[in-house]
Parts: sequence; C-alpha cells; structure tokens
Amino acid sequence: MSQQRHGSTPGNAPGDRAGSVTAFPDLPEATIARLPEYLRALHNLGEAGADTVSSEGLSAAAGVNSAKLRKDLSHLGSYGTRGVGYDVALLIEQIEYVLGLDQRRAVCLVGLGNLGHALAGYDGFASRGFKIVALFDADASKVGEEIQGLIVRHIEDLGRVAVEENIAIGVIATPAGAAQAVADVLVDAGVTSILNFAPCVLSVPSGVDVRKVDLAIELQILSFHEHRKASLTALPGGRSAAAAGNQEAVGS
Amino acid sequence: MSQQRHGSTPGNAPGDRAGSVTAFPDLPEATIARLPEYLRALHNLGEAGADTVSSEGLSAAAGVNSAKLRKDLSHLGSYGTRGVGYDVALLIEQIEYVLGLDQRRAVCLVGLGNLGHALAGYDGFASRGFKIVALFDADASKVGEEIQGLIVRHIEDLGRVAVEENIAIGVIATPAGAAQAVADVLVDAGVTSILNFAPCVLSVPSGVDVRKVDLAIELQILSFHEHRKASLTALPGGRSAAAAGNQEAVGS
DNA sequence: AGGCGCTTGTGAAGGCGTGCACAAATCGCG
DNA sequence: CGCGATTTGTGCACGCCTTCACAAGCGCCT
Repeated sequence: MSQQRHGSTPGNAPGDRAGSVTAFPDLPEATIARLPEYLRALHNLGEAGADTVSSEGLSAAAGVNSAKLRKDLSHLGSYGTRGVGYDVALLIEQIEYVLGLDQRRAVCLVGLGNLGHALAGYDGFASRGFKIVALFDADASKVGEEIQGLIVRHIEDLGRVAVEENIAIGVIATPAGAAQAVADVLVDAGVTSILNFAPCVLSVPSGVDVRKVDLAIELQILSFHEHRKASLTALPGGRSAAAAGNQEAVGS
Repeated sequence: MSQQRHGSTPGNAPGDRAGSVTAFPDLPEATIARLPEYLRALHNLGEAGADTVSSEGLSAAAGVNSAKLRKDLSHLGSYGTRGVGYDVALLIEQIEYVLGLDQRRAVCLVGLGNLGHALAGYDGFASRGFKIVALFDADASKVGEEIQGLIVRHIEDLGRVAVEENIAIGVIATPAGAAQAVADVLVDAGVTSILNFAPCVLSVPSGVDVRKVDLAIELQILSFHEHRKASLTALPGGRSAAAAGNQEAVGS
C-alpha cells in the first residue's frame, strides 16, 4: 500500500563504477516491516535475562508464525544455532545494523497541533534510537514555544535548518492542505524519508520514501469488521490464530 | 449484550443487498484497507464540485493503480457507468455503507499521556464519523481532568461504562505494560475491536479484532530504507558495508 | 440510426508471501 | 564416542494480490 515507490527498479542508475556495493540482499518488504517487531521482542527478552531464544519463543513474543520468523531471519543470514536457538544479543545487533539503527538519524517534525505535540513528546522515538532535533510550525503563535526542550521554529526556516542539521527523516503532522508544500520543502532540503500523518497523498520524486499513517483509516477498517460481525450475528469466528496474527503494523 | 440493530437506514441505497442482510462477499483485506482512502479522495472530489469521476482520476487522487481501484470497486458491485465513470455521491454512500460508517460507533480511549491527549483532540476521528465517548486513565492525578469536553474517568470504571455506553471500539494508548490488562477489561465489557498504540502484542479471544499502530516501527522502516539508500551511493568513510552486507562472510 | 470514442468490469498471468514439513546441524548425556 | 532430543534453515505448494490487456457497455455526435 505504499503510495510512492522508491527507485528500486532493476534497471539501476548507470555509471555504477567501483563495483557498486550491492548493499543488502533484497529483503522482502514484508520482512522489513516485521524486523522492528522482532527487535522489540528481543529487547524485552534480553532485559528479562534470556541469552538465547528459540524461533518458537521469539515468534510468540512477536505475535507471528514461527516458520515465518525463521524465514525472515534467514534472509539476514544464519545467526542461529541449530538445537539451541538464536543468541539474543547478537540478533539484536544484527537487526539494528540492518535497520540502520546504529546510526542515529536526525528527525524533524513539522506541525505542532495536537498530534504534533504528542509526537514531540513520544517516548517511543527516543527510546528506539530516533532523536527529534527540530520542530516547525506555520502558526506564529506557536513559534517560540518550548516543547520537550526544543524551540518551535517558523516553517520558513525549515529548508535551511534541515540542511544544516543534516536531517534525513521528516515527520509531517500538519493539516492535509499544508502537507504537500511541506513535503516539497523537505525534499528540496535533502530529506529522503517522510512519515506522513496528514490525510492526503503526497507526491514526491523517485528516491524519496513516504510512509503514511492515517489514524482515522485504522478506525474505519475496524468499523468494517464491526459491521461485518454485526451482520453475521450468530456465527463462531473460526479464526482465532488468524485474528491474533492480524495485528499488523500500518502500511504493509 | 444488546447489539445495535443493524437495520439499514432508510433512504436505502440501490442494489439488491436490501433483501437479506447478507454478509459481504468476502472482501479481500487489501481492498478493505484501501476503501477509506478512496472515500477520502471522493469527499475531496465532491467538495470540489465533481459529480462523476473516472477510475483514472480517482485512482490518482487516492494514490493507487487504476486497475486495482476498478477491481476493488467491482467487489462492491457495479456502481460505475461505462464510458462515464463513477457517480461520486453514490460511491461515497456505497463505501460508507460497506464500512459501516452510517452507524456512529462509540469509541473509548484508554491512557491519556501525550499520545492519548492528542488522540482525544484529533479532528480526524470526529470528522469521519467516530465519536469518542469516554476517556480513562489509571493515574489518579489525571482523573477528573477535562479534555475536549470529556471528563477523564478512572480505569476501574472502564468495564461498567463500556457496557453502559455500548462501546464497540476501544483505543489503547497506555504504556506497554498496562495494555494487556486494559484489553482484557475491554473484551470483558463486550468491546470487539481494539486499536492498539502500545508497543506490545495483545492476546485476545477469537472474534475480537486488533489493529496495531506503532509509530516507532514506522520510523524504523524508514530508517532501513535510508540505510539502504546510503549504502547504494558513494560511501563516505570506511564503513564496512561489504562485510556487513554479506551475511555469510560475517559468520565466525 | 449508426458509428465512434471513452470507460468500466474482468479473465488470465505472474509475483509475492505464507506455512507446512522435513533434512541438516548442534548439543548434552550416558 | 555415538545417540537422541532439539532447533534451525529451506524446498515446495498453495493462495492472495497485483497488473495487464481487452471485450462489453454507454453516451454523444453526425
């Protein structure tokens, strides 16, 4: 459902000299989307004192099928030991490397309405390796406000600051009407990844990744299932494991 | 638990679904996930004054392939006119019916930290047919606070209120440690759909739908693409991308 | 009335992802 | 030192989803 594709076409950029590091084996997108979940589960296990974990144990903690987990991990390489399981610390290190979490990436946040405020203070970002380094808003009454130790700047400084701070990821939490303009500025400033909370489609050049999170859409999907369940009134579910497995992160 | 009568609203929409309250022809999950996006695009088009729209136009507005859009809509029935396109108002009505948005569903929100505050005030919910009717938190210092016209109640009232208000959807915005307990209470109170913002896996009985939104995971996925893109370009510094990129070589 | 252009709806093909089932590999123990 | 218990890694089959390509249908214009 990713609206914008990045330039991952086989026909690669011409002029790749120097042997062109073939970076990663093409990890399936579905696998990539699950790696963060495995990582979280591994951290929990590690803090609980586990040195190793079996695919069965880890998959249960991450809420997925164990075969799927093994296949996912096999794409990263062989970091398990047959008969024993996976070394928790090693696997954490590997996944963090693949996800690029060993390099702290600067994140900026644009739009400090209700949602923006919450994102600015969201513990989950900092605790998992992301640091918001700048806040922007178009509303003059918000500029200058201090949130979580950062001063809100005017959006017209966005381009300059993004370049200065070498910001790689931009988070858009503005109203839909402003989102495309913000995205354009971000792209001009060299930002190549955008997390968009505004309910609209963003148009960006190839090579820029956009992920969209629309909270209302999530509710609407649940609403559908409510509707469906209500119209079935008296039928047993019959998808217990499937229901649990349905807990998927947004995007897909 | 007296379920809300599903009686289709008067002014029934065309099509012969009126006869029996048929469950829907199994809509593919992927289609369901896109319907809200189509709906949003249709509303925009309608406000812009369009009466009809072609699959090409609508798919562009929704950011998807036009063939995919046509197939998705064909699953709902034939509501387009060849040579002309789709009637905007009719299609809006159809999709809202399928998603069950014609019935206002009561939503409760548990956990009023940063994120919970933002969700309580999020315009996107109300504007798209969802009404938050109750707020809960375990922190006594938050109980009694008024947010967006609602008083925060103590979580121990959750079960009772959820039944009283006939709440169908629960939103969990608590820390991970509390999420499972909250989910259990919600399920006991008859809630059959949960939107979980806590970074953890929820275990629920079959028949209950859980959707998970993890904001940090979205960033991690973007981080991966950043990492990949960075390793495809000229490498600054001596990062040993080659060794790390080749899994088999890393072993031992 | 008839033809022409436009658009929908869909059959078919291909790709991707999932899950089963099992061989290969490792450890612990007698 | 060999054997059994355990667990990984993966070949394979199946089903879902996407995409192409095109026939069928509709309105408009002459």
